[in-house]
Formats: sequence, C-alpha cells, structure tokens
Amino acid sequence: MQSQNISDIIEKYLKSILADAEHVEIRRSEIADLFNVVPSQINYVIKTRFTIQNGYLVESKRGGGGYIRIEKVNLLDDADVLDTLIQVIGDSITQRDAYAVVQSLYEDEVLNRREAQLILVATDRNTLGVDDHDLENSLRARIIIGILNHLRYES
Amino acid sequence: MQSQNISDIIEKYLKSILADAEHVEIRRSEIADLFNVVPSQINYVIKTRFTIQNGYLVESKRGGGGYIRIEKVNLLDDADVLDTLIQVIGDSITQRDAYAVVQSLYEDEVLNRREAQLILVATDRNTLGVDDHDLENSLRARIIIGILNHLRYES
DNA sequence: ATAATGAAAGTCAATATTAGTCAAAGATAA
DNA sequence: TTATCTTTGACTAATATTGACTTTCATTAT
Repeated sequence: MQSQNISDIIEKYLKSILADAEHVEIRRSEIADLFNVVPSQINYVIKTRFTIQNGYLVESKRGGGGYIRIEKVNLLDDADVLDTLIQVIGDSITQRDAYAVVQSLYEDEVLNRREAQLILVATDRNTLGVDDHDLENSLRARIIIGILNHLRYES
Repeated sequence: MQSQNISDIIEKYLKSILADAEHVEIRRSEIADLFNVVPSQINYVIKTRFTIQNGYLVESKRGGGGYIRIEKVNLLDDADVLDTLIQVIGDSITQRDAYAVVQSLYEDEVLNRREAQLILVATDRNTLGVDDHDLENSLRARIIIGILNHLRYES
C-alpha cells in the first residue's frame, strides 16, 4: 500500500542491510540495475534520505573499483551532540531536515516520542503558516536551536 | 438527510473503509476518477469532513508515488478543554498570556514539566526573534494552537 | 615517468508525477 | 433573498525520475 515510489523502496533496502551491519558498501551501477533505475537516482536517494541529519555518513570513491559507503553514526558518541546538531542546522532548516534531526534525537533517546512530536508540530509548515519560505526556515531553525540549547541546561 | 451530494458520498466511502482499517491511503486522482469529480474536490472533502476535531489525522506526499493518508485517532477526554483554550487564544497571544496557558495545562497535568518548558522555549520572544510584535504574537498563537490540537488525541 | 584509456561516481537541469491553494461560479438551505 | 455549502479549474508547490555532461581514479600503453 505504501512506498509506491522506487526511491522509498531503495531506501528501505539499504536500511534493511544497515539493520544488521555497521555499514553498507555498494557499487552504484549494481544497485541501479537491481531496481531498474538510472545510476544517478542512487545519488538522489542518498542525498534525500541518508543525510547527516538522518544520522548517516556517506563516503565514496570514483574510478575503477569505485564504491559508495553508507554508515550509520550515533550522535551520542560524538563529544557534543547538541553542538554538532546546532552547527548542522545553522540559521535555516527545511521541514524535511528538521524531521530528520528530531528523529535522530529520538533514536538517540535525547527526546522521548511525545517531546519529538511536540517539536515537529511546533515547527510544522502549516503550524508556522508564513508564506515567506526563508522566514519559515529560519523560524524553524531558531525554534529547534532554542530547544536544543534548553536541553543542555536541564538535568 | 438525503445527503445526495458527491462530497457526502465520498465522505461515506472513505469512512466505510476506515470502519475496518486503521487508516486509508489513497491516490487523489484515483478517487477523483472513481467519483467523477476534479481532484481538488478530494481536498475539499478532507478539509470539511476529516478534521482533527472529528478525530482524523491527515498526511500526504506529492510527487511520484504520492498519496493522501487518513487515520482515525482516539480523541481524549481533554478535547473540549482544549477547544476552549484554542478559542481564547484566537490568532494572537502575548508571551505573558502564553505562560499562563501553559502553566494551567501543567497544573491540570495535561503537560509535564519538561513538555511545558519545551513549549515556553519554542514560543519565547527571543527564540522567535522577529521584530514585528504582531507577527510574534500570531506565530506564538499558531504554535500553541498546533500543539493543543496535537494533544487532543493519543499517538 | 607520462599519456591515454576506461571505469567508476557526481552534478545539474529538464521533465514527469503527484498533491495543495484559492477564488469564482453554481447549488442549496434558511 | 441571502448566507452557506459545493463544485470546478487554473495555477502553484513538492517530490521523483531521467539523462547528458563532468570529474576522479586506476590501469595500461608509450
């Protein structure tokens, strides 16, 4: 019923491998062949679904023996998660990236489910309801960063 | 009582599916074709008949493989209290009044301390950081109302 | 060594495929 | 009649797909 588009299916495939392994290493053209899409669609999937906001690191190499390697990283392992995230957010963030950030915080148990939902609602496009996109994205960044900064001062 | 208009019929159709399933996931154009109406009429039906006040959550995605998904949720007992608050807030609220609203929700145990703090941070004048006071107050109203609407149901 | 070749992956913009918005026109009810 | 609800469609926005062109790297030939 769901995931009718190929990108979602490829995403699930890669994540199913990552569920059992530390990382995935693919040959772009092989995955493209496997799902009958053009190679550059793999880049699209990675760019939209395996960002650092989502908690993934991607590295690759071109030329003979080239590869794309995707690794799931745990933000809590970093010296300071919140600082890292705040840097990544900067002064503007899209709803999609915000979702990824909040999801990562939930997975790392910085936020519980209810808190994560609250933040997503507060920063939802429709909630903010401003027509200027730049303003919307900067408000979202301010709200999330405000909350992240608050989290570091409470027990 | 006869309710012979198409919007009512589409409403009944969707609700009959929801009687047996947790949620419905449709392709807008398919339903529009099925009932011989323009696609945007589906939006009209959803907007007028599947509101959160009636206990429905709606989410959608555009682009290839896009969909509209309607989910029936359980409304909580607090729902009418929330209605009252939403009315009181209207389309603008000062930081001081917002504090009072959040405080009372905390006292009524609708929110715990951490959640209350989150909301106050998200709607704080410095967090929002807009110069225009009217805009600030209306953003604050939208955020709090968005959250109150979210608190209506069990997720 | 250096140059040429081929085998990868990357970029980007055009196109395709959905859903959303809004306001005008039409229909119905009060 | 008038107010509200419904229907329609033109326009907008978001997301996905595709392919031509570019860049990088390893290997082979000179």
